[in-house]
Amino acid sequence: MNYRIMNSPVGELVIAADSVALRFVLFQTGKMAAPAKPEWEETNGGIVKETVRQLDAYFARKLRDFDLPLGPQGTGFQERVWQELVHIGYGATISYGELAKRIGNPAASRAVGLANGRNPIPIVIPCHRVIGASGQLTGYGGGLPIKKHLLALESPQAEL
Amino acid sequence: MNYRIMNSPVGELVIAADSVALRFVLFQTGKMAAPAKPEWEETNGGIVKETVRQLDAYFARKLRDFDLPLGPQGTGFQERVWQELVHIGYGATISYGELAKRIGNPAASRAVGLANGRNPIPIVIPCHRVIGASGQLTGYGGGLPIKKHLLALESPQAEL
DNA sequence: ACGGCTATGTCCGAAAACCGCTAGTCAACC
DNA sequence: GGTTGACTAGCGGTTTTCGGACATAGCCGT
Repeated sequence: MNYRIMNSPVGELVIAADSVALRFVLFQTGKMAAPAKPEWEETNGGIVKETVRQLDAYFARKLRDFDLPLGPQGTGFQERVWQELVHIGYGATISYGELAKRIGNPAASRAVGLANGRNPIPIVIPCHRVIGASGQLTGYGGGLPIKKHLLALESPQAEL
Repeated sequence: MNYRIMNSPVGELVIAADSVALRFVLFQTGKMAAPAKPEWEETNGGIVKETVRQLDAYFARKLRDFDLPLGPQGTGFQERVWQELVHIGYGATISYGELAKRIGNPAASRAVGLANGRNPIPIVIPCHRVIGASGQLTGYGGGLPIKKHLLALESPQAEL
């Protein structure tokens, strides 16, 4: 597993990948904050490098859709949820219940919230585009301010 | 991980090792029966080959002490137990309580039984040489008949 | 002798708690 | 009478916790 630390408008990010796919994007703030694991090796090539490039472009509003090999690992349910997240378009938002419907388990909205919170590749897998049915931003691993910032970034007319 | 299936007086055995050490000896009978895992590769060289050679000699009563790199993997407690097992001499038997004493935890005789039962390398790591304090053969992963057979094999005057 | 108690480490199953939810109810307001 | 807000009871997957079961043995009382 290789990784690199990058700076971004939402704070430092740790980008980690192996030779097959992108595996983690880690915030250094909020309750999900996690450092790179000691056994990982620092790198500046391959998938990590490409991810950093696309993230920079994304934050500069020059890129709307990521094109990267994604390899998140979780339970069957979680992977189904994450898979579905990828299909939410740039700037769009849906509710947890709506997402639950889309994966064919309409009653699992709460479980969707959980799975959402364990997304190992935030930003690239856009878990920030899922909000409460009432339109409220209910939670985010890196902290609500970051969720708000990302949604503003994707909103055409909003200032940063 | 490489493996090979061999025949023996106690039934088929699966011998598995990697480039570092012997990892498993699996019975095909009894409640611990387990097949080789699909991802393992069949081989007839290296540590596996040498193990088969020594086991054949052991069953022919031509070898009393194995000389192989052993790499059993378990919890700290379990590995301490298995380590101690190796020091029980050919043909000797001790009780679970005695073994517990030897690893410095005299009250853990029962836990020793458990750890004993999870020995991934039976025969080579001689868990069959541990018996009840009253002299009874109380249990064995491959089935009690095999335990009995092994002890008879190691007994100088016994028939097979 | 025999039966009941206890201590010991690990695994496994069941049960409960935890939540980044939501639809429904009810009361308090303009 | 809508509209809003607080409160409630269900919902479902994961994680955590807890209680047994065991390849035992010694101690203590009958």
